[in-house]
Amino acid sequence: MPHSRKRRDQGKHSRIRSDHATEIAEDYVEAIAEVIEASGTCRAVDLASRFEVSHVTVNRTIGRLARDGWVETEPYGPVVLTAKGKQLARKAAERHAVVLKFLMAIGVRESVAKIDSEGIEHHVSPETLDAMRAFLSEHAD
Amino acid sequence: MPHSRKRRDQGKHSRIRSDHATEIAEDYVEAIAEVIEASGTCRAVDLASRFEVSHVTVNRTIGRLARDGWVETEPYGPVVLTAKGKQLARKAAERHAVVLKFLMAIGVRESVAKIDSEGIEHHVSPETLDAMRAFLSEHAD
DNA sequence: CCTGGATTTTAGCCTGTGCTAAATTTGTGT
DNA sequence: ACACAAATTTAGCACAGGCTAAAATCCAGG
Repeated sequence: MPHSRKRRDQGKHSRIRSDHATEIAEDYVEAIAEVIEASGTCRAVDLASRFEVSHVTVNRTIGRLARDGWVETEPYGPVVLTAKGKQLARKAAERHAVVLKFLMAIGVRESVAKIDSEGIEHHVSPETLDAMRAFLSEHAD
Repeated sequence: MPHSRKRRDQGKHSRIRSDHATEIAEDYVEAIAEVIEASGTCRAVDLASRFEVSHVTVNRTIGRLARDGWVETEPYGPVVLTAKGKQLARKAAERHAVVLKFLMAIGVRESVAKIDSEGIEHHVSPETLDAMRAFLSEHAD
């Protein structure tokens, strides 16, 4: 989508496009980490039901994530996170948690805050995240 | 992207997909309204430079917006908003303004808040927007 | 009026992200 | 050991949204 901030890349794919790819990567690695945490391994079907998309779509997305170095997988095998993938998952989960807590702190109901935080988290810069953290520690009553 | 909330549509395009289309519609109608406000009319090139995408891409996006009833345009003519488009533009601009002011109110620098608010605005539910408004009126010092 | 620059349209290409249907593989239970 | 169910892969389709290059159109200045 537009709202690009960064200038247009010389090559094939603009920054805009790869912004979006990063969002998907974050959503997936975060989910993968949670599924592994909860059940030991993560299979494509787990992600398909989580995201409510077809397992075929998940399969191809996982292929792209593997291509980009976020996950590793073998044919018919489960999905595991690379070191880089684990790091992104941690970062995404932490940011997600801060945004969720922050929204609730300003009075948004949990059910709504959960939904909104999922959309918002990808667009929160480090500086804004710090501002949210600061707010939370000030209002830690 | 995933994080869909709504269930998978039976038909061709999932809700996920149309979420994304709505974001683009919001970005475009908001920009179109601003350009018209500033210079009287809005042409494809104006949007191309604003979004830093090619004019060809803008052209086709405008076609989709026209198809969906947000704008009207004639061959080689400028882009105008429909009533529905104007309404969306107003709503988007107002929401954008609230998010921007809110981020600055919690201590984010304006330059950063401008960028983040553009990404965040599309994911702010009415309830969260109300919470932001409430915060702003409380801290109106 | 007519030519040249700006703009828009057309044609054609690519990747991403959604789907269904069908083929393949895996692994479990009797 | 084998058959069956579950899972994955393959094949094939659609549309959105990026791009460039080239054709068409529009409009102003000379």
